[in-house]
Amino acid sequence: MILKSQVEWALHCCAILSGLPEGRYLSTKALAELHGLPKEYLSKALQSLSQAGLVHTTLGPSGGYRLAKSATELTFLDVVEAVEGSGRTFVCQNIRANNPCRPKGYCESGPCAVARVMWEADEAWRSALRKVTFADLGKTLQAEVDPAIWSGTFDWVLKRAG
Amino acid sequence: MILKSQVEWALHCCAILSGLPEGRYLSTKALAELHGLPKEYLSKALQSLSQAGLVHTTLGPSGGYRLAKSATELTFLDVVEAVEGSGRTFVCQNIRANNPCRPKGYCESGPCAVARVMWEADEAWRSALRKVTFADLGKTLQAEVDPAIWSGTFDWVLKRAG
DNA sequence: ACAATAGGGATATTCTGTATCCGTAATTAG
DNA sequence: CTAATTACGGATACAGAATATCCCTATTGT
Repeated sequence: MILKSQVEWALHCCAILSGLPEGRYLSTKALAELHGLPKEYLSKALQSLSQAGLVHTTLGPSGGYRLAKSATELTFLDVVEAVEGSGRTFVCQNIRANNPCRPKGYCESGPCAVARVMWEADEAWRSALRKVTFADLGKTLQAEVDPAIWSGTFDWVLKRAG
Repeated sequence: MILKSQVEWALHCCAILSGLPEGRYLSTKALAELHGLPKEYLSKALQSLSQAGLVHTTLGPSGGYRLAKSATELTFLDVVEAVEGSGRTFVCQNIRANNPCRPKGYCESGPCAVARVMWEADEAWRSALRKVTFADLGKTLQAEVDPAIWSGTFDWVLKRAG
């Protein structure tokens, strides 16, 4: 069970977008170059963000993406679920119903106890992702990324942002 | 990102094995019939448990599986990791290193901040699974499963346990 | 008018999960 | 001793998902 690489891409892209000045947009092309990713395929990940309403887009030259809400409101969970889907990682096939000792047509009272444990763990995972915003990430990055690279990247991005 | 169905199978099988009297073994065939699963493929999941040292096996007629340790010591995480692997669900491709603004051969100080957040969530998931043992599950099941089915299943299993 | 953009559809490729089959070694029941 | 039963591992086949590319369309800024 491994998350798609698109999740990583989308997270890094949102990290960049969260640093954009108000009202500016950054294109797929720029984001792909900055991260060394295949432009066409990265585009699919960004479209997922768009469909989830996490980013706003404009067409034409100088078009691209910006965050649809403040970085303080955008969480890791938002992005992960936009790309990976919001379904549970554990799917209960209800195999207890195959027990030959059960009367036919017997109706289960509630969800399987095994599934409930797995779903609680799932919720713990989601809860951890929900606690971290891109404002938090921005602070962390600013504190630990080499200042020369940080400002160099910022300039690079601004030069390409419409 | 969905867990293999083998995880569900292995969990249910361990639930049954945890109810076996000391020293008795239950075969793949019995476990497959009880859960309505393909015997040959379920066998692969059980082999994973065996390789991880979670269960003990014997060959020959009346052979099969039993837990290698007490149900109070066997956790959900043990079983999930035995089947699914113990690797992280988020793999960091370190795409920050592709940043064209970085000097060539620049060496990163530590793990990527994005990855760290994802790994913390991963650990929250594992931590939740580590907290639940098969003794816990047994209590829950005994409390909520229809008593007639419960004892019927117990008899069914004992009749086939070597 | 032209160029650049997001978006979506179609397609190909690779990898993983699912499933089955068979051979081997070990062990027990008769 | 013989035959049946078991775990185990390897080989293979199949389906679906992830990865990746290509092309067409509509929109928008210069």
